[in-house]
Amino acid sequence: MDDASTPNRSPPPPTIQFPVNLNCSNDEIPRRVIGEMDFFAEKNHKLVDGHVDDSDHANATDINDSIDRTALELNDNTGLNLLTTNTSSDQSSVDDGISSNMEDKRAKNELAVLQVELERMNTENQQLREMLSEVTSNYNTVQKHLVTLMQQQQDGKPEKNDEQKKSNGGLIVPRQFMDLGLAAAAAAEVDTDEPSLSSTEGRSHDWSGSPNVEVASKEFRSRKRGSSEEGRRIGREDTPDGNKVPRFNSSKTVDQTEATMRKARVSVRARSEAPMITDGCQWRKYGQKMAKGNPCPRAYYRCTMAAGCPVRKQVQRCAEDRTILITTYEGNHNHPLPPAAMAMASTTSSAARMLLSGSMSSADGLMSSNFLTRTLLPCSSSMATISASAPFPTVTLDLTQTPNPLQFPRPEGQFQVPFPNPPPHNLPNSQLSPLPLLPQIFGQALYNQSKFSGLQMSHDIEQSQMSHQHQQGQQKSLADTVNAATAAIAANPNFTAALAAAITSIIGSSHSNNVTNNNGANLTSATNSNGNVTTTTTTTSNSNSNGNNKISNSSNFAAN
DNA sequence: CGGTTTTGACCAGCGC
DNA sequence: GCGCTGGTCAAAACCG
Repeated sequence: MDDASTPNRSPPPPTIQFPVNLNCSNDEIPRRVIGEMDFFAEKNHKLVDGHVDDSDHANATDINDSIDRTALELNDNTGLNLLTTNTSSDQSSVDDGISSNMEDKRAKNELAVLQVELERMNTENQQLREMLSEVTSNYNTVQKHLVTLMQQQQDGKPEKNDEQKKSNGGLIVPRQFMDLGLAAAAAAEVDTDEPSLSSTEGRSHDWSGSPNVEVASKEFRSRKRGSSEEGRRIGREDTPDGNKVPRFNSSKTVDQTEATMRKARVSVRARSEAPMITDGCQWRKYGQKMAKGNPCPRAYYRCTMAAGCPVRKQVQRCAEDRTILITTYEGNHNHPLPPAAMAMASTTSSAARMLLSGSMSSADGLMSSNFLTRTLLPCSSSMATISASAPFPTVTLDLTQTPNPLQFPRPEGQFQVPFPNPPPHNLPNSQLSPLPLLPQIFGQALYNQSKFSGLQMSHDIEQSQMSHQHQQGQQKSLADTVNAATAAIAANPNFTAALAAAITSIIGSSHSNNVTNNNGANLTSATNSNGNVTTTTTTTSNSNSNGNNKISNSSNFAAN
């Protein structure tokens, strides 16, 4: 029995826990968290040199810069001010004529310390307010831009459905793909509790590519077996509940959506000693098989967070390197997800959607792996690949080769990808968790790459005469691309932990009265014996629990 | 007791 | 047609 099949029996990996304390009343915790982590040693050097980036971009690097800067400055202030204020306190005590007994002195020292603390907090608060206002400003800019684009879209894009159908010889399947993508997008928005922009019509950019309809239809047809299985499964599991996520499509199309989206898979390769990647969802194992060519058994899980949730995943260790855990996700959740599960769910749904809607770019049935590579990971040449030659179209996010996210080029432009997430101050309480902010934070860092890919792909758009809906799907796929990239990067526990700590401090300062829903999750990063970053996390509520065998975990993917 | 895991059986598609 | 394979089912065992 391999550890892939016995998720709770392996010894827990060495972990470093980073408690997410969103309560700013105790500002010791977030600051200490930052101080303890050595992820940004280089940055500290940079800061010591006096260079602080005051870019307007609220990307991750900036936030970390600011946080580090804050921590650094505050530490400095602490030392200096203690002496100064202590002196003044001593003077006042002498002036009062009160004896210099130690307790009194100590009390006044504490008072002075508290005053310094207060001053520090004010300073920090001011900085965080500035950061928040920047984020808000950027969001408003994006919103305006979006409205402009929508108006432009509504002004002059004729319906091209019929034309497209003709050009495809009456083949409807490609349209189904796009409809499916949209429906799935809606489902994904439910998944992540993201406020939806999809209700607005006409979002469109010509920066994303058209799917290769030939490939898509071939894929669709060639999966007859899968379709029948899906139909069987869907009929068995999903129909009775009726809690599918029909949006702007008929139920029939929604079924097709399910079938197609279920066929698109997202495989996550992560180096982990743990038996399973913790992604914030609850899973129930329903089977195990020995797969051909791999001595490690493959375990099958289905999501048990809601009855009838079609999401499944397969967990298997890599045959070549058993420290690598391959988790393959399939389907979209049909229920709200806890914050801890949002990132991975967003990753999988986005990647699957992207796979189905926009990333097919070659006619031979193989999709360009460079698309994802360029789009998701400009620092890595091999982190994301797409395979359509596999039994199912699969996006593989290889997290075993962890690039340093901080090396991401700082975006030069001001424009940001219009993420569906509103800025933090607009978030309802349930969404005031750090990770849903990540897309916004990473958005700019990733935007240039995404735009590059999108522009390249836009050539296909002109040629394929995309329909109105089609273009919506494409644009969404772009945002999804970034979302997927975001989650993929967020899967780096070191970075996630650091970033979450930073964001937590921000949110804690700005929304200390509102933030209540961090699920008590602790961010946990782990490093294996090779020093490789793993995606292993533990949960504070059910850490390594065989308990009732609920595979419930807070993930460092989610980091919230 | 309820939920999960285990594990052999079953089913369907595919290739020869 | 047969065997292989992937995927799922479901009864029994297990666990807290």
